[in-house]
Amino acid sequence: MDQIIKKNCNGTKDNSKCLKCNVRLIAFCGILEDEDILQLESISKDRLLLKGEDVFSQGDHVDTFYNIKSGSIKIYKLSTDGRKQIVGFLYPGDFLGMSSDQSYNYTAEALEDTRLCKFNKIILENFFVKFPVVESKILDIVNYELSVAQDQIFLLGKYSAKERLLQFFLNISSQREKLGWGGNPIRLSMPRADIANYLGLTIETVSRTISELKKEQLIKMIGTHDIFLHNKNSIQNFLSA
Amino acid sequence: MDQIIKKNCNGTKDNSKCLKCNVRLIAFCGILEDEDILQLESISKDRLLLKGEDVFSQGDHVDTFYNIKSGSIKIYKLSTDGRKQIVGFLYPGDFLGMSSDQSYNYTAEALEDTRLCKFNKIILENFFVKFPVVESKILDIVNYELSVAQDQIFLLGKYSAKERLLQFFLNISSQREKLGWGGNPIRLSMPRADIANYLGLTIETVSRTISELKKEQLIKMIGTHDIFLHNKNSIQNFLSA
DNA sequence: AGTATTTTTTGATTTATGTCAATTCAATAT
DNA sequence: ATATTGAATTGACATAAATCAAAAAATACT
Repeated sequence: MDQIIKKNCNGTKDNSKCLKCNVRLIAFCGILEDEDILQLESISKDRLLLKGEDVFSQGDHVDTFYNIKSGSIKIYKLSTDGRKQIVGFLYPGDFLGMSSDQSYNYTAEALEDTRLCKFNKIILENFFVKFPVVESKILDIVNYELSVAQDQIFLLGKYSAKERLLQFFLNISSQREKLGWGGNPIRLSMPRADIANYLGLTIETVSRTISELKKEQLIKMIGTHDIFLHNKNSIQNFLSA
Repeated sequence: MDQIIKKNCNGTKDNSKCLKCNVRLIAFCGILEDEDILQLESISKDRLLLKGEDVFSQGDHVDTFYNIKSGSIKIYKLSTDGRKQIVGFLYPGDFLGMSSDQSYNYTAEALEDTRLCKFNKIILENFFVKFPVVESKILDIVNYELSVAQDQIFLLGKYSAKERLLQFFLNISSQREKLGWGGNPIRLSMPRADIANYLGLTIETVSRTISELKKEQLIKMIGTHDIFLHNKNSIQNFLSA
């Protein structure tokens, strides 16, 4: 077991990727001290995905877990009759690939060129035995993802088109702040079709609603994919009105 | 630590609640062997809730986890402006109360008289240290809840009123089968208002849609709260059409 | 750069579901 | 058993968002 972990542990304080990784503090690995993260590094590999490539597909056998280092990913489910529903967007620091099942229950696709850190499922689960704090951290993360999913259920069940868009923009904004990037303006790394799908709307409604928000001076578009939120407080107030 | 766990461990193979508990096999505690579950029993207490009572409220400090022994519970979120969205119904064997946060992020209310098994958060977390398999089991459960929530996002984003109701009925049916009860007919332990809220519809639409399903001979009502599903396969086919 | 192709926006119309209102039914208490 | 209350159903109408269609803008290709 220790041998497996240390097998290709060539990380020293100098050439370690993990020690200088810029998502470490917001990712699950941030729970580990410098000495311990070198052991985690020895069981991780890098993977680069080009825009549009799948990390894994719904139904594939679960053998790998991932952490996003840069880029962004959409995760979606397909029904037997071919309908598609995007259930989330993931950003640097996010963990993906866990399932209560033997197979992934959604497809994960890169929205732009994306760098991942990957772990063999069995090996990472063995790592949990040595570092139980990592499993606890992941339990925390999955609980957080559950609360995010429940917020999305609220949005789909109770919010109007305008509210859905504004909430979506605020979510991206706080995501960016968590990463230490500016929370304003925000960048939409996905096309309108993906925004519409995620929010339970059509492309046309998304486009029309964005136009209204521009007229009402709540937002300003910079090109088609960057948005300046004129007054985050008034947007927040609108959502709780 | 061992002392805390064993303090009030009066369980023997004869008077143990856990050993003869009828939800043990489908609950998180089912992962433990007979000898070990007696230690879990010593840190658990019972709680009886009457219909309409809250287990806990959104915003309360998280200090207790629960397992449902009998009855049923709805969990819902409130927005600052008072809108309410039911995000799930829970049944015997289900675990509730975990949060990635310091406070519960939903309110849990009994739909009928309900018996719970309760655990102090800190004490159960200490128990995880001695029995890591329990924490792994709970991680599994939370991952399952996440996939259920994602299925609900799909339903709200892509299903018509009729599809939502049929899917809801099938879900209750398989829930009952998991408990070893009959999967048909099913019992709706919640009023129409709760069904409507959960499915992102109004009471009137739920009522009208149920009437249509009756006309189409897909279901038969037995009173107002029990439903016989005439042909589960054809319902399943309708949903994938 | 200029053309082709995809993405986004805007317009006209339809529709599924919501809203408002009244009735019927079921549960509980007197 | 009957009255009372709340829950569920049904009906008439309104509306937010979908659909169908076309134009404009952005992106990719030669």
